[in-house]
Amino acid sequence: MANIELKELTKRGEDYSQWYQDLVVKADLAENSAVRGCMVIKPYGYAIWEKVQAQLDKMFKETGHVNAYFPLFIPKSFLSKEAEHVEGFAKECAVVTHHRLMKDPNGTGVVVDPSAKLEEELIVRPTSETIIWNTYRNWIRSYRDLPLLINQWANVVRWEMRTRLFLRTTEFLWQEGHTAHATKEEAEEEATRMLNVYAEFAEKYMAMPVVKGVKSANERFAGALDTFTIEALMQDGKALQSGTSHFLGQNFAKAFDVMFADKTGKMEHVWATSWGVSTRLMGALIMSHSDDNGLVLPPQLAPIQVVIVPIYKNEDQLAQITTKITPIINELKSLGISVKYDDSDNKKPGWKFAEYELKGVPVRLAMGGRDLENGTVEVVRRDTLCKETRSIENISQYIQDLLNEIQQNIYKKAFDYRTAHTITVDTYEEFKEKIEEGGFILAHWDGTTETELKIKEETKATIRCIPFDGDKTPGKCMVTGKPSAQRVLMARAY
RNA sequence: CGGGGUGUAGCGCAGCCCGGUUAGCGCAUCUGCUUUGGGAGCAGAGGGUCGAAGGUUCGAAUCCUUUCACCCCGACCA
Repeated sequence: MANIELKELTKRGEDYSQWYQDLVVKADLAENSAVRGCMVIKPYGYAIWEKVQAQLDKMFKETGHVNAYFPLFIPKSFLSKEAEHVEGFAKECAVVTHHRLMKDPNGTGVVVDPSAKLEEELIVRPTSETIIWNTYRNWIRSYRDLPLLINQWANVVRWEMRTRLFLRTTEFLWQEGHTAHATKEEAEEEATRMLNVYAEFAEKYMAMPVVKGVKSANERFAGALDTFTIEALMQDGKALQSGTSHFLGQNFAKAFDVMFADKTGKMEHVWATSWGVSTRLMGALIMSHSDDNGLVLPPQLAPIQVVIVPIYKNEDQLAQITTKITPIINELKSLGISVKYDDSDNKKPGWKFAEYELKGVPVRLAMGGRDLENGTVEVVRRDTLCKETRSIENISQYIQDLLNEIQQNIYKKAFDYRTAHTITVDTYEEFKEKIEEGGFILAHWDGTTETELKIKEETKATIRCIPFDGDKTPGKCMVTGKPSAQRVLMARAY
């Protein structure tokens, strides 16, 4: 049958990168747009993103944050106020130079009207620290105005050389938190708190284990004193930075002259953090769990948690099945489970089975003539593809439990994969050999940027982070033999 | 920015080297009948500025020139 090939995925083992791209497109998550490097997020993909947003937003609010919105455009002069910051982003900024088009005097199209040149160019935000800190200057007067805990959901633009759907696009969606504090300690606590929020979200909702840690100086955010990160391991053995939280010190307060009067009336610069996760999380989600049959979604983030497929020979039988299944649908919904009953008659059951597997729906129920006679339903779980036929007695409760089990199982699978692909090495020779196999490598490093760059140059591996948890035994750098305070996490990364 | 590739129906492609009826195939769509427990079958129908602009020619999807766009692999980055 020719159309079997229609949605056939490239196998992970054959070409992981191609598998990923196929999956994103065929599962209807996103597609490339007419604009270079920019994607269209399709309704199914966006529905997942909305679930990500909803949960994170809830967690931000529970930790005391409120949402606001700042402009898309940043005056060029703002960006240059913090030296390291502009250094870090200058090469990838989209710049608005004019505000009007006109009919092409020599042709049929439109051209930029040269008389509409802007006095000062506007930068399409690559991140909003500068415009936000320029605004905070007017909002902060006294210690009573602090802490200021604001988040925004927005799009940003970074003109990257090479893009990949969700993992790196020219425009992407994200949230960026920007907080202001009276003391260094408070700001550091905030940065850590938000990193923990990200880690909790990744592990509990995305079912994706992460390593929390601090970035090396070389990998730090432009303008930060410290960058904290959560690092995840994808199924091809590459690391993916999945969220970052920055302790910005007083850099931006000084650059934008944001001061407050403390309790004694003394003027001080405020302390800052910023933190963000992006639609890149979608890429992380896809690559953490999915298989050669398609997407595998954690129940917590699946737009459709249960799909029900009736198998019928005629209208009458469909009506009987619908009658039988309706109370179950209602029960599931009352348990807060999202259900889709697919009784469309233009696709056969087999087609639907394959389609919902491709889309990663965690649980599928099928009911046909046999089930009608026996009072049963077929239950298939997406993570293991195991099938069983069960009585419809208490089926709703069973499914609710099953969803929880799937959530835990895919976390465990990802966790076990990571454990199996995290190794410790002590010599640079061994490191060079093992890095070819992918995975996380824990090794000693002397703490210098020179050594880090040498490793990157020679092996394409980077220091993902200096982990917070785990073995803190000192040792000797695998490259230089100099003292090392603890092992660092290394990998090739996206 | 370097290397490679692709633009032909909604999607996926063939045709191009070697110019020549009305540009073809699969999927999808629409109609009808039969089907429905793992991507249905038969019959019929609709759907094209062949990426764009110039040129060569009696004649261009095909040859030449220019150009635009997108994708993939690197270097840079979340």
